[in-house]
Amino acid sequence: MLELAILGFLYDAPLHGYVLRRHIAALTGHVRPVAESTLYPAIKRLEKAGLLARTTEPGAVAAPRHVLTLTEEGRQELRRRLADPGQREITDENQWFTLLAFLRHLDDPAAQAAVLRRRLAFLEEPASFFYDGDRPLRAEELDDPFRRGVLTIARATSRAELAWLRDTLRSLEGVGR
Amino acid sequence: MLELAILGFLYDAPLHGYVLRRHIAALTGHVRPVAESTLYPAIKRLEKAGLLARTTEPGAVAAPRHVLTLTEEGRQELRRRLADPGQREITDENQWFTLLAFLRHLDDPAAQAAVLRRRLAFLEEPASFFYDGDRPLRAEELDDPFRRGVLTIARATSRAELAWLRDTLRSLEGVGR
DNA sequence: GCACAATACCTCGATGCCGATGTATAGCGG
DNA sequence: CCGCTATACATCGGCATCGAGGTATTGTGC
Repeated sequence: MLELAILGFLYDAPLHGYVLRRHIAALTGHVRPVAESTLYPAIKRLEKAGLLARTTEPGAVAAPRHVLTLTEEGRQELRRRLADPGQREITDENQWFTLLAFLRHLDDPAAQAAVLRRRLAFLEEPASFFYDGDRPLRAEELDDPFRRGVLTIARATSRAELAWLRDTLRSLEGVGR
Repeated sequence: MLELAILGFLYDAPLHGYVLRRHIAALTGHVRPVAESTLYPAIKRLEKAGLLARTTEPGAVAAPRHVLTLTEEGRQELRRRLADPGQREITDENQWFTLLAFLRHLDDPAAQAAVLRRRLAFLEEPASFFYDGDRPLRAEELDDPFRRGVLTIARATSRAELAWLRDTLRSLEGVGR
């Protein structure tokens, strides 16, 4: 998820670590902050893997900056990760949102639609958080107001997302003709 | 989050690892599956910390079962974690839902309300996923249909949760008088 | 003139999680 | 009677993440 965000932001323009950090904080920081000590090693990993290159520049106000640029392999890798995400990226809303934030970088509408369809399939399978044996429980069947809240909120999210997915899929398919 | 779920499920009744695993899979597994190799060490951690005790029983159909029971410290610890959650448990929907699933175990309505109010405060602070400098961007201002989706879905979730929070807080306060 | 915040990057140890793999038993279909 | 699945628990190496701490410079408030 973090690596996806790094690749995604750098796809648009070279950035140095500190700015990248602020971009990532804006994207996911309110929900799941990323520590500095996670970001810098992640950058190193991607550099070591040949996905990005760094050039040192004198710092504008402080220490010298390391400007990070995606290599061609890095650009390919982002497109690969967007087109063929792991199941966790599909099911976990946090990761899914990160993926959505960069899905436009996949320039084939059919490939974008394929990814959205995977999320659609996931949302369409019946699943609850609470069960009576194997039977998923509905909000109305729960006494516990907090568990009822979980289901109420999840249902609202699901409804909104399904509507958006179907809408967006329609317009993506419209592009292909 | 995993430890919270273990404590939460065992608070109601002693369970052995395998059943606990299925409970956890039902609760969060569709979004974020928990590996066996994560669960068993987690149980050991909690046992070592004196939060739960195990007694061996002959297996119903297979290997002997380890029935897990919360100790008094374990019960206290759950209540402590519910009453005073970390910021991540408040902000990350996955963790928040896990917390909500067991919040009823906190039997003081005022303490429950205090936790809900923390989530309320978090949801009320203006935050977006995308910014123009420091200004949060609204869905309507985005060209990218995928980013627009993120904001649309997040807004729907937020709306539903705010309504539920205010409702539930009202009825929790009603109890106190 | 001095503390402090912001910029800018880094290391280190601890820890939690994962995938792969192992061990054993019971039941079922072919 | 053989393989498969489900039950039931466990270990191990690898790795991502975190918090704490470190280094250095520039601008701001008092």
